[in-house]
Amino acid sequence: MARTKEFDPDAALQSAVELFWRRGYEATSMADLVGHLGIARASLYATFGSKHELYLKALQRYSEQHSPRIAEELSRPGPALPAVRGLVARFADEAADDELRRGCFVTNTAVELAPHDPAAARGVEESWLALEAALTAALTRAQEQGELPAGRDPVALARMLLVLMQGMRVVGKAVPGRARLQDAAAQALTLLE
Amino acid sequence: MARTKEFDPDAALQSAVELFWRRGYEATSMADLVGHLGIARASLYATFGSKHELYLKALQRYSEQHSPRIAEELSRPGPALPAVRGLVARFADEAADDELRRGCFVTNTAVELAPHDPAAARGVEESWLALEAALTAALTRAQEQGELPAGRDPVALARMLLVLMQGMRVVGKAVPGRARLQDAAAQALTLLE
DNA sequence: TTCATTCTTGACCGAACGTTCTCGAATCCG
DNA sequence: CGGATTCGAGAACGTTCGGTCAAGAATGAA
Repeated sequence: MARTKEFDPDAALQSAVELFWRRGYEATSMADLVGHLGIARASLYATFGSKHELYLKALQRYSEQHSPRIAEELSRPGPALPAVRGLVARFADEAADDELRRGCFVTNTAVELAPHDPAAARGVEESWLALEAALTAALTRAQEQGELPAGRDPVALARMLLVLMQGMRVVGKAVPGRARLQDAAAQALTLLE
Repeated sequence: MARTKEFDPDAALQSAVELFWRRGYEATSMADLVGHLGIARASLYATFGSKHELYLKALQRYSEQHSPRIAEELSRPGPALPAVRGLVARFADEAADDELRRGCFVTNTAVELAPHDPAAARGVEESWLALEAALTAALTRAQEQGELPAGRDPVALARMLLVLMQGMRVVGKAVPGRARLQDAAAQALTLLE
């Protein structure tokens, strides 16, 4: 057999996530990646294929790290509405506190790549479908448990929260300051009363 | 004196808006611009300075074309609430119908350039402040005219609508389909009842 | 120990990048 | 007309881009 890898592909992919997340696709060069990942150029290509493939794998990794956490948070037994409110509030906080100005990797991909990159668009839609489904399920459960009035539409509410959360990431990335995002979150959450 | 310009700088800038709007900053090359604007490379530099300056001028031009229209729509005499509702509904429609997948030039700039480009960030914040102010004024007027209950907070509602509108542009750009955006807009608008 | 295999390293590739320059032709003012 | 100026077209600038290749070091199976 042959020689074993000296670097950890998982750790390298994680570094790629951080770089692409912070700078986006076009503005990140392979030279940047080689420097930041600490592995040789050829090893990078041998392990991940191309810049585009590496980006898609980084996006997938990001989703795998964040989506389950959100789904778990929203499906925990007990009252469902506080979980939804907490999630939205946390999004507003994270978006406002975003010192590295990274925003959300998925949102960034939606703006920069999705319109002309079918594979990237698929990754974005997957993330959004998962988030929408988790929110819908939680809101439906809240309704069944009497936390949310019967007249409300869980699907429509989930969609409105999904769209709002994308906006929060965009606004927080471009302009510092928490007042705007906290007002926005607070107003949206009055729809859940 | 010298020879007069043979091309129309205004029309050239408009072409630059369309190209940058559709493809973003990094993904648009000077060669693309030269081809699309129909003017010589040297003339482009003589007239607009650099790629970065051209982008900033294109962003400014975009804002000058869109902001006044929105402000006018929201400040028209008569009932104020229908104007707000109409604006949000129009945003949802435009975002969902975005066949060129351009999104909003300001939103795109917020994601791609604002985090590391102070001049671009200033342009984004200007647009958002103008939109937020116009929405706040309209909602305040609606309250004075008895269209909106007295307890509501016009500033917070305006911020929530601003953030939601950014999200709509992002979602519409990445994923076709109107159901999600129309649900989102409809839910948000119930806050204005 | 030998040998096939796969790793790392770093030089290297052609193409594309943003920008500047040269050029002759065209235009205006005096 | 003459001299100044700007035009279009394109060559050329040095740099950086994404991607490849050749050579040697390191490894595990026999």
